Amino acid sequence: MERPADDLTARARIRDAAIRLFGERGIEGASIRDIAAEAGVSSGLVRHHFGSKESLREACDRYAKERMLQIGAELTQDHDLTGLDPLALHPVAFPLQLYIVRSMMDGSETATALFLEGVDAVEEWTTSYGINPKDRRGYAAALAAIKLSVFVFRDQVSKALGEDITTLAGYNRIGQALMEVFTIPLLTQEQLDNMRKQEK
Amino acid sequence: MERPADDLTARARIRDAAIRLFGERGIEGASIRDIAAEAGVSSGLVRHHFGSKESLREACDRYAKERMLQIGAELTQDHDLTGLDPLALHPVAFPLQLYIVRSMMDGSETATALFLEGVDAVEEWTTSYGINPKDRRGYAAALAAIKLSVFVFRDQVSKALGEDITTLAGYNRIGQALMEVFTIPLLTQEQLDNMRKQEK
DNA sequence: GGCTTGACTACACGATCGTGTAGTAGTTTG
DNA sequence: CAAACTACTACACGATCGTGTAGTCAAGCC
Repeated sequence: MERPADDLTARARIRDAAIRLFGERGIEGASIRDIAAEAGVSSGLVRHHFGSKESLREACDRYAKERMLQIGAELTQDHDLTGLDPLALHPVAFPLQLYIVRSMMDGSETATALFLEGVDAVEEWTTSYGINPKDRRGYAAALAAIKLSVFVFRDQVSKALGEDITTLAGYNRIGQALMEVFTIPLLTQEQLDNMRKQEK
Repeated sequence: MERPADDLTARARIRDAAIRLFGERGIEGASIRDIAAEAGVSSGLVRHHFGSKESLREACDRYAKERMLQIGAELTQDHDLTGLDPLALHPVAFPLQLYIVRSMMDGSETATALFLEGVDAVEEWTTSYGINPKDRRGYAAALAAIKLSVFVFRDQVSKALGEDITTLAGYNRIGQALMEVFTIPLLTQEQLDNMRKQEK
């Protein structure tokens, strides 16, 4: 259950506000004062608890990563990794995911580490599922990037579909479409081998 | 052939510098003064030519879109749309692509329009290639997002592979891996139908 | 010749940024 | 009870932001 904002400590409210605003506007786009106002505290308190903007960002990185793994662990029951991550629509995970992607694009090491762990997970999954690509690591990296792509371009995809994909209906639709991408082979193995030869 | 920076008009140099810095640091992260310095002119000249930062951004949007379509048209000869866009490695297109993705994430309408045109192109391509997904539009939107995903997460993918994918060798590797994603069916049509039923 | 026009620079403006300092209220500790 | 500590606010700082103003300089036109 989600607790109302009043039940959280000021420190937690600042951190949550920072993750939300950083995720929505980017790191440069969200000021300490914006974050303080969003959390309902003075800007000085942000500094008191986190020291500097960069430290606040690192704290957000750590928390987002930890919380994300935690939520992910809670719903691994029917996690088959082929399609969209069900995490993406989770009401708590959504702003976290948004923040992490922004943080990745700004070159955060913690966020990048989370991506690498995702690649590891996909790699293990291919083995246990008996999928044997020529380049297992490359395959896993491509799949990991693909899993994030629909989330990153959710506004653009929503516009293309005329349907908000952050709602359950829209999410199911793009999820199904993504499944089809993984179902319909666009190339035969033979074609792929021919392309490989050409590049040699 | 690429002309040296001195041959370009100051206006063009400012625009190119803006696209480069906006793309690398984000819109908020690049100041007028940074852009002016990068272009080797005074900050006042940026204002003289473009009026305001927002206008400069719109000019960059228009130019990047136009130039991108132009470059794309030049190398459509072996354009099969299944894999990575060969545009991504083009020395001129690379900073443009970077800028457009940033601009998309900041909600630019011009950049989003470019995405929608990409979806249209993929949609037409599926028809002419005899690919008939249940949800053609959704399928095309997913493919369009996927095509951008490896580019967006190029730093993370490079790190996962231990190889820079913006070099020719690394690009070929991730390109091949992406091909494999489109070649190996992760689900059978039957499995997909079953999943569809479950969500009803 | 004078006069306009456009490219360009120098500089100052108010706002906002991250940060620093000082201080208050409440609780804990000895 | 006093001292110490913690959570918190108010306010001022220098820097940097986008923008505004005034002016220089060269080219083109009458």
